[in-house]
Amino acid sequence: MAIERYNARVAERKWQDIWAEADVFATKNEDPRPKYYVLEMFPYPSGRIHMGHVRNYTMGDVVARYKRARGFNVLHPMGWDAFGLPAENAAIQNKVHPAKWTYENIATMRAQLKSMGLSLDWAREIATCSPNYYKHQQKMFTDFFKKGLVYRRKSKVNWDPIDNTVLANEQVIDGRGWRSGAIVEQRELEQWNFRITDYSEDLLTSLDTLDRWPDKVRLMQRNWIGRSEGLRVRFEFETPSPTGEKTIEIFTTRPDTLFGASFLALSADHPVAIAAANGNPALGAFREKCHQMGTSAAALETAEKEGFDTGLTVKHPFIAGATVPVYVANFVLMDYGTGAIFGCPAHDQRDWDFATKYKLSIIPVVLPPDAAATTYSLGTAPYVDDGTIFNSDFLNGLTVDAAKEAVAKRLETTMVDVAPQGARQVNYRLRDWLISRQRYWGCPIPMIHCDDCGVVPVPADQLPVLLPDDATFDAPGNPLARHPTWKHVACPNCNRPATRETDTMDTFVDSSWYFARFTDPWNETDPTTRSAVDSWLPVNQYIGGIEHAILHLLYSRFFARAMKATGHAGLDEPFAGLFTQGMVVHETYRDNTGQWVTPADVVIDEIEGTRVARLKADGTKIEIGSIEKMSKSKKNVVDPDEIIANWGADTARWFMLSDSPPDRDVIWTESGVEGSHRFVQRIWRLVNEAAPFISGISGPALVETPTAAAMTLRKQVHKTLAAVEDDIERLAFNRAVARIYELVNAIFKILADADMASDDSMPGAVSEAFDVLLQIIQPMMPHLAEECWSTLGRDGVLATSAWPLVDRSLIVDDTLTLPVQINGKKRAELTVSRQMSDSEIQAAVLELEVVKQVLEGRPPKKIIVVPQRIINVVA
RNA sequence: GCGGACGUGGCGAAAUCGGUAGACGCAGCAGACUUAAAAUCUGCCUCUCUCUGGGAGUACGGGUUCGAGUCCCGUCGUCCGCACCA
Repeated sequence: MAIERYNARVAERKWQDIWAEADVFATKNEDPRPKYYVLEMFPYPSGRIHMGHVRNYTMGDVVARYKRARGFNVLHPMGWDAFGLPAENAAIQNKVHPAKWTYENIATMRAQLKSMGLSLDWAREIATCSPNYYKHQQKMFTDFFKKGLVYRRKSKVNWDPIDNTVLANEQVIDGRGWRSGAIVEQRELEQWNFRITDYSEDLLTSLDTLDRWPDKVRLMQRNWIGRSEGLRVRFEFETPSPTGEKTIEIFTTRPDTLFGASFLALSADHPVAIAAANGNPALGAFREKCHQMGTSAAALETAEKEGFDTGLTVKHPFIAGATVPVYVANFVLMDYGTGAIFGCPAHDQRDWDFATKYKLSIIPVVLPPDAAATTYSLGTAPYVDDGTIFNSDFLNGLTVDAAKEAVAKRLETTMVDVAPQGARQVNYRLRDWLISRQRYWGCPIPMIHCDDCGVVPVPADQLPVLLPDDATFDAPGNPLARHPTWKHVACPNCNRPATRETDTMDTFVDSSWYFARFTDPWNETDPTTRSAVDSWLPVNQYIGGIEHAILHLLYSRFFARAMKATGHAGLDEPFAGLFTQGMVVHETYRDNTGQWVTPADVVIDEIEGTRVARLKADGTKIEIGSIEKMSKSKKNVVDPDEIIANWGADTARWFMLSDSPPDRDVIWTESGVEGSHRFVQRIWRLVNEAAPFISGISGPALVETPTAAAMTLRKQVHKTLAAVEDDIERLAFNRAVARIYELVNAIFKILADADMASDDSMPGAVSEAFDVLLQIIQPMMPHLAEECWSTLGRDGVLATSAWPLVDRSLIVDDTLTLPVQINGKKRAELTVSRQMSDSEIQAAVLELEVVKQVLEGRPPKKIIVVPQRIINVVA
């Protein structure tokens, strides 16, 4: 009787309905079992899910289903990162309200995710654009404000003078606004900031505790925070000071090279530079030039180092009578250190470039280890490595480190104008987090500007500050700022007319605490419920893209600390385990006019070993290009909906887990999908073939003396089970997949070879094999597993059934086949019993024909027996 | 420029500790079944030689070791992050 092919479309819908009806993935906070929180980075509702989502959410779902089977109370929620610019762009282009656009996208994408059969607790779904979510965010903002974690400050922004709007760095292309094409200006605006730098040191040192994070991500964060230890040094003016201050303070990490100082360089925004420009039009013009310089990476890279001699001079701290000229330089940043540096051209590339250009002296003070002080001279480059200090008075002979210490000690105790001349300082590259956005579709910053009371937070009982529904998007600028009535409000303090803050928050704020909200999204009065948030967090396993390695993860770590400081949560680190998955990539195709062609329109043949692509429609030859990240611009995208409709969700899920290690990119190929689908059908066929023999049996139902064939199968089943457990625990899904293929191949062989009717130990063993197989594929291909489970007449749904137990006695073998090497090359194999001693094994090895031949009667120099592994005879 | 990761068949890869290199999948080749195709099944599938056997082989060149894909040094290449942070 022919077995009908597995109909994924029908079966998947059926099981999704059954799970939904029984509400099997709902999670209760009161459940007493041990908790496990698995979370994938929530999506931006762009319109449709893409293959990257399929991969990300498949991985998370495998973990969730596996942990559930292992007896954990699993929290596996989903939500929407729903504020952001694309919704506003859609409003401008298509005249559709951002809310309507966003919620329609959410509806589409929710249905797509449901078609994947993910084991999500949809009751906890949140959208960050919902007032139910952002009112809590506003509450926390005001709490942060009261704790001093929020402040306002003038900051430089990219300003588009045509659209009258602030642009994100990504919206500035070649120095011009992406929409208007206007040359972007740097403007100073009052902007809201989170004081993330309060936690610089903690965010840095706590990275060491995150041992279940990829080293790569931790390193990236470490570099981003950028701690450096140095010395602030005050140089006394020799010329009159333009500001009245008696000194200029610089920051350096190389105080050991002070004797090589040949200039000071100030930022264009340094107070001394500003003051000196008064009455010095040329310097004023130079400052102006510095301001016009773009902030983009490209602009910085090409910009040449330039300076302007202010004519001012300062005294060298150690060399009596020596003076140092003061420049303003375009490469010195005002917001790092003190906005001023000293230059030692002999030992720093940048200072070297500057000194060469302006013909300043270059005095070497660090001697390389193998150089002689009397003959040493620099070549055409600075010497930046370690060495011994010379040309430096009291530092001569010291190492670089010792000299740093000596300089610090001396300057700390030298008084200049009632303060020490030097002070040790730790600096961080990390800046405070600027969250102001002059946008409509974001969380309104809940502050009110009152002429009399200043900036006042909106009282808790007046939250949320709702976005107005009737904003207009047909003019440039911030819709909130130009709304006729929205911003006008009474001051909460004095009740006089005041105005609302019209900035909204960076959408990274929304995603910095959503994982906490999931723990009790039903709390109407507070952002979090302490009992829930403290027991669920930290997230046991967080899974997402490497592109969030720095910002999202760092901001979330900051938020956890800020929420702790304001009593909204009780822990520092939000994510105990982090996994960054690779991208989904695909070949690219182009027609003879150079236009990109989408994979769905292409057929591939192999002609004499060469792959040839043709247009499906008319057979036109298509050029096969490089493999790249799926992107709309290159059209190398595959639509998850089509894949699921054609092959089923299980096939797509299985493919995503196969072959490539999850942290690497996976190449999506049509033939690979076909292979995955073949496997789905193969399991279905096997189950149906075996069903008549085993459907009544539950468990191994062993006879007293099972046959060798039955025992071999049972051993393989339990070895596979143990290996798959291990693989899933370490998210090595590709290895688990390979083990499962092996098991299915073995079952296939047994069904073909064994005589089920006459070997009465076989039905039990085969039955057990299928039970285990279906349980271990359940996290990966849940619908197929359920359908097979029910075909075999098993009780209940697999989604809620317990993981099978490994029988440890079955995973150790009584006999082992060990490779035998002679002088490190494999020459034979030797089958020994597990109990055999080393000396017995050695004796057996010497009896082997090949070994005798090589030794020719002589005794071996050595025999190395590595237990359970290998034998090496050294002849 | 600085920092980091990686380099294994035609392709994706596997090889927890230094112990049989290439499991598993994809592609390909040959065959069976079929009127035929699809599906399915069987076998082959690193290179090479004087082929019932041997030799070489994990980017390249050295080293440590009884034994190296794995450890160390150097070279080349690819990818990623940061990029005037003093």
